[in-house]
This record gives sequence, structure tokens and C-alpha cells, in this order.
Amino acid sequence: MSFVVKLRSMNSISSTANNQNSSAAPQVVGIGNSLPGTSPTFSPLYQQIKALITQGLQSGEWKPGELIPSENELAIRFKVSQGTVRKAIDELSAENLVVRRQGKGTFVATHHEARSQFRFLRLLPDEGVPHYPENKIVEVKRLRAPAEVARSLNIKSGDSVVFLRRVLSFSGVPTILDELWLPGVIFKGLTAERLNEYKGPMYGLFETEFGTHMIRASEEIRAVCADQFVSQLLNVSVGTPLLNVERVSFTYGDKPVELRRGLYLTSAYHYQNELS
Amino acid sequence: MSFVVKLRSMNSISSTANNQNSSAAPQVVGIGNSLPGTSPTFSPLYQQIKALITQGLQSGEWKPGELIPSENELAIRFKVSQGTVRKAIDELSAENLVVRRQGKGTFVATHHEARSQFRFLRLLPDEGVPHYPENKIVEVKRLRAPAEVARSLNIKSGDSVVFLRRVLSFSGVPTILDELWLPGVIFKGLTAERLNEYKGPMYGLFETEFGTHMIRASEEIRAVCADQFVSQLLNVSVGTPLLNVERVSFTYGDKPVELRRGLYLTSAYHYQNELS
DNA sequence: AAGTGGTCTAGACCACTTT
DNA sequence: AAGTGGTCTAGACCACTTC
Repeated sequence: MSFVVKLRSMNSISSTANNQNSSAAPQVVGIGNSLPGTSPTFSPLYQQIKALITQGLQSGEWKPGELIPSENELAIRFKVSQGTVRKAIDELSAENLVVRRQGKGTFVATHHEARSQFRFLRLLPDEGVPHYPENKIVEVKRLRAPAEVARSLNIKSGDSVVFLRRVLSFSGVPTILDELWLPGVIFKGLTAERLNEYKGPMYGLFETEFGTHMIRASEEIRAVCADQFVSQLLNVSVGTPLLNVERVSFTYGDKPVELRRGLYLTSAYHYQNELS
Repeated sequence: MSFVVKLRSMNSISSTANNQNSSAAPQVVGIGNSLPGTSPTFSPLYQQIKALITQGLQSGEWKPGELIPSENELAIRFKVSQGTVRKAIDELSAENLVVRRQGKGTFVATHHEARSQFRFLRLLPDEGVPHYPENKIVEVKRLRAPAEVARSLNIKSGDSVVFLRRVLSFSGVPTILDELWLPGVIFKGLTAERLNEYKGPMYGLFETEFGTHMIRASEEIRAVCADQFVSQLLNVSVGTPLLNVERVSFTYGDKPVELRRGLYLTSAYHYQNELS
């Protein structure tokens, strides 16, 4: 008994995720970080399971909104106990990669849901209930990535990128001016028409039309003043203070796939943040 | 066996947290929310345990930095399995109320730690490594709470509050102007001298000197322009765009105990935020 | 009735820290 | 060696959903 546990703890899990009937003895191989000069370290089993499930998400084996196999089935597939699979899925659920529903199963997280409407839009009204803004595309064009954009997107300077400018309005009042840079390779057929006719968060469209699901983002916020150009698009005076929100968004595997610069008018709305 | 589980699941845990030898039969009492018109709902055991441990933190039974009883001891004390205690502490750990250290034990979270230095200070340098700013108290006085302040702090309008104004500087450059309102009852003996001689985050002082540990905060961020008064304190021109960060901080039991308005100069620093 | 995730238990061993 | 948290297992029952 102790022998089995010991073996498994040090084992890599077969990554072919389908060898339910495989009788090959698992190899004793380390997974995880091995710093130079140190012996390889071994991740806990549940971390290995978590990584395998994440691979399934990344590869598109299970798409956003779809049901993934039950805990029991995954336990059999990976030859571990259900509790170990549970702990792996617990973490994925905490990271918003999957959503658990008692009695139904575990689903791949999607941006086509009420609960995720405001996960990446933190601008809320000072008074009244949150509502989703109207979207007006100002401009879409393809260009070569400037050095700074390339660095953020982890591509090469000069690579093709899609540039996009839009205005978001709450109840007809222009409030957000967004500029986006997207890797051209991924967002090939993106057009203003498609964007304008689409209702709801853009990440829903990205997910459905381009197979790119955003899992997290990193933002840097500064205060700036509206210049001539911006003041016209947001219908404010030159010099009006605005939030400058620079965001890099990541898809599975922490791959950066969007650079966004947003200018937020905060006279009736505010950026909401919870520190914990 | 099943009988025991069933009983316990519906039971309240004795809240006297010391009845290790108590042989009294647990009462079948619901804990948790019971909405009007509905039958009472029962929280899971681990949630009840979690609430009891939180009570211990709130009551000061275990103070910040101190060791709480081991999982085994708590399991015996509360008459549940170690796994149930573990799940309770897991959540408290995820909420940063306690910190686990393998081999040593579980400690009450404290603001006197390197790891929590930047938990509530999100302004980071655009270039270089994060460093902690110098603190200069401009003014401390007692006054009667204006209606708006009273509302945020959940006290009565006109109640005694401590008002505090300070400037934070990075490498000698004034960057943050803070104004704080604190309930007078809690922060009785707060003086400018004590604040000025104190190094490190103010929350460390609040914790040690006033027994008030902050567990979370809610921030609203806007962009504003520096007025005459602010421009002098921050040594910038009138009209310079600034981040306006309004924060309400909470201690155990989600009790609001600080209202803070910060003005951040973001020409060389930015507010960092992770969306996930 | 069957299947899913949610809770709870009991026991084993591992990794780390202190004595 | 003893104590702590960390991982893993096996099995039970509960709550919820679907058939």
C-alpha cells in the first residue's frame, strides 16, 4: 500500500489522457521545476492532474461552455482517487477556468454568461445598478507591430497585428475609449461589421469566433488629461482628467493575446476594486 | 455510522471552544441564513468551524502573529475530523486571515510582514523594484463625523472621528496625499508623533497599538485634477491629473474601520491590478 | 433510479521544523 | 523522535439534476 502511494507520488501521469486500459508501468519522472544544480522537484499529483486538465482546455478538447468528464471518470482515466481529481478541479474553479454545478457537472468557463459580464469591466456607475455599455467601433486596421506592442504581446516587432479603436457608451453617454492591439495570426478575419453587430463583451466574440478564451489580465492605471483627439471622441473638454488603463490579457498557458489601452471618463462612473 | 454523520451535519458546534471534555449531547440547531418564510438552512460543518475560528480571531483569543492550535487539536476541541478543520482553515488561508507554515503551524496573519507590505499599497514604480515610501504626517485632529463619513464607517453622524492627513514620498518625491477618517472610539490616542516615528505600513501600527487588524478593503478609483491646495502638498502644477482612490477598510466581521481618500501622482508610478 | 458535485470521516504516508 | 501542515486514498452519505 505504502509502496503504491510512494510510486505514484513521484510519477508523472500519462499525458495521453486516454490510456484507460494501459497496463504499462508509470515511469518515475519528475514534473515541475528543477533549478540548476538541484535535483529535480516533483509536483503533487493533484498539480499534475490540474496541468493535464488545463492541457485539455488549451488544446480545445473541451471548449468553453462544454461539460468536462466527471470527477469519477477523470479519476479512472488518470488512475488516481476521486479526491485528488477534486482538489485539482477545485483550484481550476478558484481560478475561474471551470465552473462547477452540483448535480450537473463541471463546465469550461465561458464569457457568454451573466456572471462574467463584469469580470473584466470594472467601471461601475456611482449611482444605480451596473449595466452593460453600447459598443461603437471607430476603426479597425491591420498594421505592423511597433516594438512596444510586440514586447507586450510576446511577438516579433513588425509582425502583423490588428488595431482596433472603439467607444463604449452608457445610456448614450460616451465613457470609454478603447484601443486594442491583437496578434494578426490569431485574429485574422476581424472586421468592424462583425464587431458592431455583436452584443455583449468582446471576449465572448473572441472566444467563439477566434477560439481564444481570456483567463486573466494585468492592468496598470494612471491619471491623464484628454487631448484634442480624445476629447472629440468622448465629447468632453480638452484637459478633462481620465483614467488611463493599460491592460494585457492572457489566454491558456499565460500567453498574452491582447494589449488594450482604455481611457475612462469617471465623472459618473468609477473603477471598482476589491483588495483582499 | 450514518446516524452520527447526519446528526453532526445538522448540529451547531459548541461555541465555548473549550469543552474538550464536555459530554453534553450537541443540540440540533441550525446555523446560517434562514430567509423569511423559509425553513432554516444549515451550513456545512466546515463553515461552522470556520466561523468559530474567525470568532477566536475577532475576540482576540489569538492575536496577529500568534500560533493558533493545530488542526488535530481543533478537531478534538470541536469534535470533528481533522479534514473538516483543514477545509475551514484552507478557506481562512485563502482569505489571508491566517498563514500556514508546514512543520510549524498556522499563524494569525499580521501586517508586520514583508509579504503583506504591498497588499494594500498598489502603487508601483514604472521602472525598477517596488520600495516602501516615506511617511510625513501633515495634520491630525479630532472632529465630528460628517454624514458621508459616518455612513461609510457605519457610525452616527456627529460621532467622534480622528482625521489624518499625510504625504507619502518615494525617494524624496511626494507622490501620495492621503486623508483618513477613523472612528474616534477605536483610535483614541492616535498622535502625529507616534505616526511619524513609526516605520512601515500604518496598518501595522493600527494592529499593534489599537488592536485593529484590517482584513480587506474596497476601493473606488477616479481621475481628478490637482487643485491649489493639493498642488502645493504634492509639489505639482494646478491641474495635474491624479488618481483619486477612495477606500473603505474592514476588520474582522466585515466591520468598516477606516475611510481613506488618496490622491496618487502617476507620472512615474502606476496603480497595479490583476484581473482574474 | 442513476449520475453529478458537496460534505465528512478515518487512516496512511510525506515534507518540514523543532526538540 | 515528535509534532505540524501537505498529499493521497477509500468509502460513506447528502443535495441536486436528469431521466
